[in-house]
Amino acid sequence: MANLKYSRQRASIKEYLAGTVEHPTADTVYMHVKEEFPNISLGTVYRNLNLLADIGDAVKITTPDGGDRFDGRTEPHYHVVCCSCGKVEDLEMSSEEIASINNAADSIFDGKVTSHTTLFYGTCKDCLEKEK
Amino acid sequence: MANLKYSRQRASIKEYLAGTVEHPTADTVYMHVKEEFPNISLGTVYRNLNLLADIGDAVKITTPDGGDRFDGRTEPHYHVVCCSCGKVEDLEMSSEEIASINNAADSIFDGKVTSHTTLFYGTCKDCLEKEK
DNA sequence: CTATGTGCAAATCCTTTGCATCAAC
DNA sequence: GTTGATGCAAAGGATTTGCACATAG
Repeated sequence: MANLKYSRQRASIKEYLAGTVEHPTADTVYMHVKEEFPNISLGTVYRNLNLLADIGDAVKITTPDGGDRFDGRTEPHYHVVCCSCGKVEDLEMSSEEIASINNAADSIFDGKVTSHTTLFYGTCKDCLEKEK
Repeated sequence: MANLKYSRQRASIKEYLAGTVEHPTADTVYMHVKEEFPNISLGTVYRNLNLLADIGDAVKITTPDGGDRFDGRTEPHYHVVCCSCGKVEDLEMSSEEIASINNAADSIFDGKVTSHTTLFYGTCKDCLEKEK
């Protein structure tokens, strides 16, 4: 288990994640944090995003297309990817419901199920309106 | 919409997918199909796997680590990734239950939800026994 | 004959890593 | 002063793509 040492860069990344409802890619995080730390490198952003995800201060969302996305909200929750614009939004499903899906899976599976990730696909409100 | 033309290579890929319960990576598919077509290229395997996924004759399983995996079973179903050995197994959850999760999400989301993918994490039977 | 598929290799995208230097403790 | 963090650039792995040739229809 590694000993953590404070770093301004990591603090800034964490703060940015906490203050956005977007679900930015590593590159997007990089561009934003760069405003405060012009010399920060993409490698540092990746290292910190992975570190934050490892210690539970962020969530990595694996998506089929393009790069992974990161989320500062750490309680279990779901996401919807808009198939038209690619935006990722939170889906407010109750934690009870999420837990019950885990339990259902565990009771069916011949082994142990401890967690799951779900990614919904659809169309966001904005894109639905544009289609009209 | 492109016109499909028969190809022995594609048929072989499809046949291999249909006959295995593994959830092979593109590379694994490549190595197997290579036994029948020693000159087949990885590019062709990728092109066909994506094509099969597009027309609904295969499913691409996006995983957080390593490459994506492919599945010849096309009815909606879930998967469990073993955190110890990395194996991917089917989870026999009923299609009603899967559909109800979709509906639940659609009723909550401010937009339209049409489908979802879920990946469960846990430990498979074999690895559970080894731990003892 | 024409359109699609193939094999090959190069290119691309995203992410990780090695290393010298810098900052935290 | 020791250890972890950074910046840079190079390496890495998975996947896609451009192109000339082969093959299905």
